[in-house]
Amino acid sequence: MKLNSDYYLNEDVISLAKDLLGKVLYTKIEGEITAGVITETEAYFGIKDKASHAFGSRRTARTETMFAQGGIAYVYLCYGIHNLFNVVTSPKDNPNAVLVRSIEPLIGVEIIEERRSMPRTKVAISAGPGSAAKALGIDRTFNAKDLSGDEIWIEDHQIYFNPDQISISPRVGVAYAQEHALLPLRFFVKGNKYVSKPNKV
DNA sequence: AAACGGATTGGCT
DNA sequence: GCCAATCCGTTTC
Repeated sequence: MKLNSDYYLNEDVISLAKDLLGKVLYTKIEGEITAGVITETEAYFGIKDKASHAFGSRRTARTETMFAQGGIAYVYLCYGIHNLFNVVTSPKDNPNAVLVRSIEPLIGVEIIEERRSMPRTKVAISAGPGSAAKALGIDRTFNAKDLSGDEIWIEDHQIYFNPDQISISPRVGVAYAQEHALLPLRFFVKGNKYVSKPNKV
């Protein structure tokens, strides 16, 4: 069930971003397990991607996580408040990553409701990257954690989608990325409620 | 030691 | 659907 560590070494981050739709993201925090089905992702293709923190091989204390071997978490703070969770992919020194933008709550829904201070009936409980991370209790302490450990991991529950069940659009919030701003690198499950607001197509 | 700016959210109309 | 708060970590001086 848990994804093999080789899974994350695939250098085709775009295929991986699509393939992660339907996979189940788990966290275990102080003995409490919560999980959700990934319903929305974005691909960031490393040093040539103007929207990536690793653009131009930019190595800083923060971006170093992305240069590590695939199969760990990259969690960073956005707008001073939101923790955004990414899956680091590809071999060492190829800083590709997949941003998990939305999940559908699956396990430990009561705990998720408590973390988000809202009932499961509101889709905002786990739609959008900041909300999805918060729903699973992911904060910066998860940065660089191994996805094959027992604190955060991803499982295959045999939920698969055909190409016609996946919608594709430009990435959200990367207008500054010039010619890369409009690339079709955002993927989400067609018709699923748990998808972030912007450009819902 | 200080300025910068953002891979957003949610509240309000 | 639109708009504006937020705010601290990151980077640079």
